Amino acid sequence: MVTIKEVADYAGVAISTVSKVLNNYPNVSENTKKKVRKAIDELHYVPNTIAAALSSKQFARVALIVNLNTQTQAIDEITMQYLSGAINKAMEKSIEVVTVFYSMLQGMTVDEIVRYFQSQSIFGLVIYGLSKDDIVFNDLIKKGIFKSVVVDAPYISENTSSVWVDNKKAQYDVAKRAVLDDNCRRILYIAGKKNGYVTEYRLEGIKELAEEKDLELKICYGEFSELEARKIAMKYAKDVDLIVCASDLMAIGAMNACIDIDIFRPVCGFDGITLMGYVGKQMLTVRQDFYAVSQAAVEEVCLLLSGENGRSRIMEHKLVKLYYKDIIC
Amino acid sequence: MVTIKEVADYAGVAISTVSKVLNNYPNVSENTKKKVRKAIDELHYVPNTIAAALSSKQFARVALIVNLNTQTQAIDEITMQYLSGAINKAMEKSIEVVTVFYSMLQGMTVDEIVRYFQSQSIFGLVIYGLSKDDIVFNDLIKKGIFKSVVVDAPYISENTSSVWVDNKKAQYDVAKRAVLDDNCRRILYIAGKKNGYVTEYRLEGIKELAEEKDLELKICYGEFSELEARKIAMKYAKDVDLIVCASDLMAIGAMNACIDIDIFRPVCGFDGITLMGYVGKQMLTVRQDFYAVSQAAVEEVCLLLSGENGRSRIMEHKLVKLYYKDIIC
DNA sequence: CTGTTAGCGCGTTCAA
DNA sequence: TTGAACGCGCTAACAG
Repeated sequence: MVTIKEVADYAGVAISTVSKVLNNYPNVSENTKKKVRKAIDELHYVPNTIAAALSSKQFARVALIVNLNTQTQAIDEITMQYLSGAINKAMEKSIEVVTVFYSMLQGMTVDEIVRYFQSQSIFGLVIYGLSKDDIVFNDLIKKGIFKSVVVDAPYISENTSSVWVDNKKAQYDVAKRAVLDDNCRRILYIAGKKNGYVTEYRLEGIKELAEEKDLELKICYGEFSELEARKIAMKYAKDVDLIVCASDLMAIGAMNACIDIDIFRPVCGFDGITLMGYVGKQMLTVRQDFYAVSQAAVEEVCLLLSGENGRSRIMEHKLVKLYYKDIIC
Repeated sequence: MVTIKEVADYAGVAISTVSKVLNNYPNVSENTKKKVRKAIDELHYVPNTIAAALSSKQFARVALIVNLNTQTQAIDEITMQYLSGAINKAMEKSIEVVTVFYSMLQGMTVDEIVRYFQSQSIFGLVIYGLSKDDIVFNDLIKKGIFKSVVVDAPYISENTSSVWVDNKKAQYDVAKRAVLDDNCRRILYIAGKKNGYVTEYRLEGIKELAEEKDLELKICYGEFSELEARKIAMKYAKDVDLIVCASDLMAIGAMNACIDIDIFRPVCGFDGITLMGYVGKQMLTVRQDFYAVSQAAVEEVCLLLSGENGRSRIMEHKLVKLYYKDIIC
């Protein structure tokens, strides 16, 4: 690996001069700039990220904290979209990201996590799929040691930003569409995890619709589990005209339950995962753009890290607009 | 962030002494060890990876090079399994991995890729889903600049190792089972990508079976595409007793084709992805353990990097044994 | 067994 | 406008 020193020697200048043209400092004559660039080019010089990091304390990496859903691997698609959005954006911004699974951090205290991250020069966090129950992580975020961006959860402060789709509106819209399509009146709503953030917003959406249209609303918590949703549907499907679920997977479970007990009820999902295309049933769903959300999150964390989040940005939710299409499977 | 110097001062020893106990060097008295550990503990000291890396040129990161299959997101599951296996193993071995998508490297020359990796202190590669067509990467591996481990492709040299499941045997076994189950004689085999490595091995497996049982074998290349497999099945399904596919996705395509043209043929897949559980059809398939394979791959790359691959290891394929179960969906 | 010293590759003053 | 010199936090000889 060719070092900055070799470049300097080759170009006949000092190391610091090379460094300056590398980092676009002012006060370098065009002439020497040219010389240095030529040397860099001919020597195929590539600056050593590690060394640069050590020297200028500017360096910061961000951890992408995701869930590895071992039970319901259908969710892999979402995580994968998140990861690829983030990683690609990171490359574009030339910052470093490391992906971390919640499971890797399980059992650690907040302090231990802090130290673990710091030792890795991780100063920024993008947190996906956080739930209210996750005390350690909620503490971690609140501590403000790291610049964190939380996806789909409401955290805003000097060190924290939040990127989300408008879950309430999305749930409202898709359910409304379903209600109108079939002229339904009694709805079974299978919500997500009891203490999830998105769960709450989506719930608000369906409630608003119910109120507005004067619908009868039965609410159950399906914990985002296909099986749970199935059980719930088994029990209540016959008493309603429409089943609205807070996730596609639950929608599939509910739909299968209906088939089993041999009744037909329109079912409506949420997320728009590819799996929906394979179950051979017609279902309305909200297609989310996880990739774009994740890109926005990384963009946010960059902002936070660069310290450009002056007072002006505080309390200003970063709202990524919802991208969705109705899809019919 | 507390530094090694502070620890040294606090413990009343020299910096190098702290470093020694940190890295488990011999020749440090139990007494001073204790003092140092105490200091480390009380100061919450965490060594700075970056600095350690720069200093000891020992440091090496490994890139996990994966495919982001934008068309067939069902494949995300496989990639995700690969990633999680690798990342978890990496944590266990406390080495650093960075995930890289092929798409990020597209259009780069071998040289550019080399420099890109080197600038990031990446000296090890784990390459997933490589195909023969991928000239740049095949060149990259052959150059031997990086220690690489290739999953499911035959590369063995001083700097390269390969981790794979026995695709031939797996294909043979599952097809044999299918043949016996229904007493079939004429087989349509829908193979994978024409220049894929696994494609070839699986093909060998089915050919061996055909020869052994004196079966009639029609071979087509489905390019691992559901649609392609569907087309092929449309055309040839009626002339055979059994359809064997080199991937689950293709099996689903083939199965759907049969349904469309209203004939029944047993279909047999490969991979054992979760999606198979959602299509509501009975299918035999080989369940692979991508997680374990990936763990083994990282283990291998560690070996290569640590230079313990003396001559003795050359030409010794690392064969991860096949884990599979017949699953009926 | 312990401490001193010299780098690792680079960013960044501060003189010149 | 340039370059010498110092330091980032740590490892690795080498002396003592």
